[in-house]
Amino acid sequence: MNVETALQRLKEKGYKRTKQRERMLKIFSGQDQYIAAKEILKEFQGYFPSVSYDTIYRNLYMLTEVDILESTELGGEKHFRLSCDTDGHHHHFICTDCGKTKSIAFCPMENVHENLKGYDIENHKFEIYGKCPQCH
Amino acid sequence: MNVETALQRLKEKGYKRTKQRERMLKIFSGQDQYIAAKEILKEFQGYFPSVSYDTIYRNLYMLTEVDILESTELGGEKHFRLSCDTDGHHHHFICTDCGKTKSIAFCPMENVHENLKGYDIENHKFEIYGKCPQCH
DNA sequence: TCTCAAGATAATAATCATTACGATTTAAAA
DNA sequence: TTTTAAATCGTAATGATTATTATCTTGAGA
Repeated sequence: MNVETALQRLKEKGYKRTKQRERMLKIFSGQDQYIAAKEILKEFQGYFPSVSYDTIYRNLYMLTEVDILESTELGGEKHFRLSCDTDGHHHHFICTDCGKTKSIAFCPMENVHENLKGYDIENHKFEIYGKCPQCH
Repeated sequence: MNVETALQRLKEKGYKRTKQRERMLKIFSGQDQYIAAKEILKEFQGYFPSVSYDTIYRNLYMLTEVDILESTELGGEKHFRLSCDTDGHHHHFICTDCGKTKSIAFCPMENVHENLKGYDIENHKFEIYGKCPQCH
């Protein structure tokens, strides 16, 4: 997803367009990797020296809520990346060195439904961790 | 895995048999669900009122290290359960209500290797979340 | 059985990510 | 421009986890 689309979606949902949100989206754009709240803080230093974590977390969660970002838990920290919802449902290989991701088209859920009759499936997580070719 | 097997493995690895470790294993035994450190603390209150988190975390990690426990991250907290290594490699459905788990024999990794040539795969996570038949 | 050193535990404090909240500022609608 | 709800800032609190150090326990050998 690009910044323009994201800003438009924000407007549709009734959220205000703030410098912080624009900057946050710029940080995410073009990066196919998950980043954590503290990295946003670091990037913000030059622009909003007095930004608070409250602003960062509130916006990260809000942006996730409206499907502009997607999130996962890596090493005990929540990480975020721009949603790649245009590509349809998919999963990621995540490099444990540089954090870059690669899409995996395959979703294992179709293979397990028959084993889970009577279970109410709400969500699932399929992630592969390792070293990407550049870090390997 | 049962308590006896676990205690034997502990001994083989050169770890001492302590009341706390026995109690910890008893807590885990017979429960096919993931539990967090604080729940161990709660269970310990009656036996070791002055137990510290240090003891709990050190042992949880040590027991995981020697493959007596297996761990996962749920909602920002590390959770542990007795290893079911006798059943071979598998994944879990995890009830978001009661925490109980159900084994899923299927592993999606065989389906994705061809898409990850040049990548060094270290690990993977496949978990399904929802409500089990009892909680549904 | 008794001794003792390595290993464990307890008590406490520190760290780190995350969340909360009153005061102040700002975006954008009227 | 004025208004006002929303957003941000500054700061503090919370909760999980890790670190430190002093004290105690286990288990192997005398």
